[in-house]
Amino acid sequence: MDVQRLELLRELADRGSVTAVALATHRTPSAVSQQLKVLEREAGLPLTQRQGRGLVLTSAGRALARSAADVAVSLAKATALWDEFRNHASGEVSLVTFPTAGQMLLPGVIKILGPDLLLNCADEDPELSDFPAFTAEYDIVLAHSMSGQLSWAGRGLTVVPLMTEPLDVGLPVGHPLSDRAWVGPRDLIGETWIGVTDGYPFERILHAIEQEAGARLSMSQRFADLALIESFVIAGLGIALVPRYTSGGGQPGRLVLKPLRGIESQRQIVALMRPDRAERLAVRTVIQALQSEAAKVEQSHSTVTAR
Amino acid sequence: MDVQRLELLRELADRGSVTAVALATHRTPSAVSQQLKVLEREAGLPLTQRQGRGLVLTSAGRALARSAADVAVSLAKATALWDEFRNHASGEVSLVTFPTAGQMLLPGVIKILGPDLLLNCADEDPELSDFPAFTAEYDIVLAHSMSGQLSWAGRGLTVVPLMTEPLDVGLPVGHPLSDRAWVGPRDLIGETWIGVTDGYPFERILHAIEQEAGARLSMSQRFADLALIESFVIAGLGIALVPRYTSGGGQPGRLVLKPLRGIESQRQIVALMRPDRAERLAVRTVIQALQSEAAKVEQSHSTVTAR
DNA sequence: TGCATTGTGTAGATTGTCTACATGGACGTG
DNA sequence: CACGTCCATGTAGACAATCTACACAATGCA
Repeated sequence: MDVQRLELLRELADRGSVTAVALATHRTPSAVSQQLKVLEREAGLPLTQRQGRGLVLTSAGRALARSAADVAVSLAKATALWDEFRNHASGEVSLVTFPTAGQMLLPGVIKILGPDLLLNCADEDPELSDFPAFTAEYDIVLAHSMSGQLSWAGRGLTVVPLMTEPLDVGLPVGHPLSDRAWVGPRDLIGETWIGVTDGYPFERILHAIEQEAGARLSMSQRFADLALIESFVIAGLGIALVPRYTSGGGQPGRLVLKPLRGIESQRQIVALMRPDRAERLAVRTVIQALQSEAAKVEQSHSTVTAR
Repeated sequence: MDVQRLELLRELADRGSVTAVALATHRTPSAVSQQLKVLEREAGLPLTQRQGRGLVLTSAGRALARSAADVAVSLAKATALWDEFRNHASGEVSLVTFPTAGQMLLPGVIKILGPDLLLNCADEDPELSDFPAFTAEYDIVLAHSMSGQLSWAGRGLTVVPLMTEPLDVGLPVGHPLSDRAWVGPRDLIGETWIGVTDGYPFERILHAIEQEAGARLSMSQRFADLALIESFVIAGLGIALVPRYTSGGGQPGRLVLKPLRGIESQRQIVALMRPDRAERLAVRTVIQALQSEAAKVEQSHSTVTAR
């Protein structure tokens, strides 16, 4: 019945513990517990269940939480509407990004938005690409996935595609392959590779190369940080798969990029949001800025390669 | 921001005055006024405007009220969901009907529903067919309209069609036309008519008859109550247009019905609801009962005429 | 000019929600 | 196996929000 309480249930579904909900909503755990108790009494059936020292939702609880999300969406639409009437996007917007996307998009976005809209950015290196979990904490989550791989569909999150970035093969200057216009899977066998940490999405493409070429790649190192990988490549210690638009930032001209043919080699960069937050006017404004900046980046590179 | 306040604004849009809202929500007008004031302060722009001694919404106010309706709908969906979990349609349902529909459908509906679901019925003779106004007061409004005439579309109301009832020409026993299988517009010229009160929907069909036959009908009396009209017809004082399924209730066999050909002569019987109320499980249950009872009535008459 | 009606202020009561603190169970560890 | 930690949940009181009761101003109607 009461929206505040429903919202609390929804937060519990998202965050998994009463204390986390309390922390997120600036309340004491006791207050949260009491409100959930009231909700349960009103509902007339158990919504939560103790499990160990924690608390999990019953199936009824999950169902209610899901419809609570719908309520939150329509409520956010209402406040967005009146923000539009005032021409004033209220509140601040928080955003997490993985490093390369931030480096590529955020400076331009901040310039587009101007000083009126406060955008709080953070970067986070998602070890196991658990991007969706961040949507509880941040309004917008910049995430990347391989094309066709919808790893975060069906969780009830809003997904806005921003751009697709090709993944090229990065070579040191003077490498035997560096005078080629492009390279294929078979060209890459026998090379020493600088790989990414296990579980990173690039790995799928490396596997695809092995599959296509019918041989294993020799992986000398595994790093998570892209700048580190590049410095190894530049130093001649191996070659690596690198995103086209964000490579060679530190030492321009010392890293050679070659398109990879014969394999779908690109990543999707998307914005992930909880649906209610996606309705906020301020959030929508930031998303629009992200989209136009992404288009700008894609365009500027396509004209470069067209030369 | 606050749902309660939004709901108040929505009620104001529906009912048009603070006192009416106060009455409907079991509050004092002062409380309503204060809450609206708070909402306006939060919104940052005027939502209402004085007009005479009353209050009207500004365009911003209307827009907010409309999105408040969406919030109410999703909230109603949530409570309906948990009603389904408990298998218990909560609350009572109120219903208004015009007399003939009530006589035709309600006894059967009450039987279908059984004693668990409280259905509060009332009848109301809608002088100028202002059915939509009743949706503020009642959960379900049974209304009728001529076919094709969507007099209550676009007001944001939920409309559920229940049945279409043919309108026949009612004759006294022994009338010259009473041995015909059907009658056409031209047969009806020169007869004395018992008409309906001005503004009633049947009137359109009488006009259509005049148009088709190219002559005016002589209208000796004008009544609102159908039973009264019928008694006049039976007494041989004239003929009249009467709904097929609900005629001759009082004096069976003394009223002869003839289908009217050459003119679309039927009325739609529909249920009107505010969209949020339409979501309630209890309301949906009643609607289903109405639909099945309406189908039953239609079916039983079609087999009779097939004999 | 009364008189009813409409919306709105003010003061105080009432209700509901939150915090602070204490309790009890579940888990891991020395 | 006792110990500390973590988590959810009770209890009592503080606090905030909302409502009622009443008074008042403005408008429209007889």
